[in-house]
Amino acid sequence: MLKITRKVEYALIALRHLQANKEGQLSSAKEIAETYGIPQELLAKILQRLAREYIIIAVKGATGGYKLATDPNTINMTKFFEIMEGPMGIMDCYFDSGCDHLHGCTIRTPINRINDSIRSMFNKMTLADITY
Amino acid sequence: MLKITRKVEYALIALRHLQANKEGQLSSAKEIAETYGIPQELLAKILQRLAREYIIIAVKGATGGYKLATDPNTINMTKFFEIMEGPMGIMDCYFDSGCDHLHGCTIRTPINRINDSIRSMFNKMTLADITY
DNA sequence: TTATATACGACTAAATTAGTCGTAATTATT
DNA sequence: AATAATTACGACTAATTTAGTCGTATATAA
Repeated sequence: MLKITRKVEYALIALRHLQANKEGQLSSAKEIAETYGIPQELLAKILQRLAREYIIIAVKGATGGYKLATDPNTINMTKFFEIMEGPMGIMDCYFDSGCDHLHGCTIRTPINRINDSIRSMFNKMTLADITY
Repeated sequence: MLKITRKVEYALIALRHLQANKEGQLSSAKEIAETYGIPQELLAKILQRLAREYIIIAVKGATGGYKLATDPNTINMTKFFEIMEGPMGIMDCYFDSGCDHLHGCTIRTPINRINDSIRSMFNKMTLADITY
């Protein structure tokens, strides 16, 4: 549990890179991938997803690239993780979707308790807390 | 990230079951597995590990089984997770062991910051918080 | 027209997690 | 003494998830 995935790792690296850019300056997927030794195609897909979710803005065309869309302070980590990895958590514990331990699950409440703790912790953190 | 594994899930279910037992009463792996519909061999291995780490006590032989070794209040969740899944976390982020993003990892500190938050959260929780 | 971008879905490869099996040792019961 | 039920444990296979690649389309500056 609690292992960060590369998707998240690469996203954080890229976001931090974009933050370091001057207002309006673009960075391409290729540039970022090469800088940090990340597989370019993979990073590209991650950036595309961040763009779809309005975390960053994509500019198409030959001199295109990406830049931050919003102040990182406005994006909390729960949202960020959910964008990257879908509904979060310890969370979609096997009891929610299609649990077949019906006969006597004594653990649902406890697990939800863990979930709530983590969720509220990440809700209080913004991307800025992480990437600055 | 943050998905609980079945190992942990099964361990929590088993521990909760043992907690409900009267002082000194034993439950076998088979009994617990059947009660909750858990694969018996898998649960057996989990219980064996908990026994090795002195979370529970194993009694061998025909009428053997397991019982709690200690007050669940004395076992914090960090320790529990580490017993079940090894060194914890977001944690053994790819930067620790054999990181090859040497050229400009801008993310180590941020990730450690997440780690510390989670770790300290789980350090404050005991097994009893979860399983009661 | 060309080169360099983003966009996106389908596919393959690698790693992790889940589960099974075989075999040994222990002990209460008969 | 034999049997049945148990813990102990390592090796193995199967399933799932994560990581990474590839092909193709579209946009745009030069």
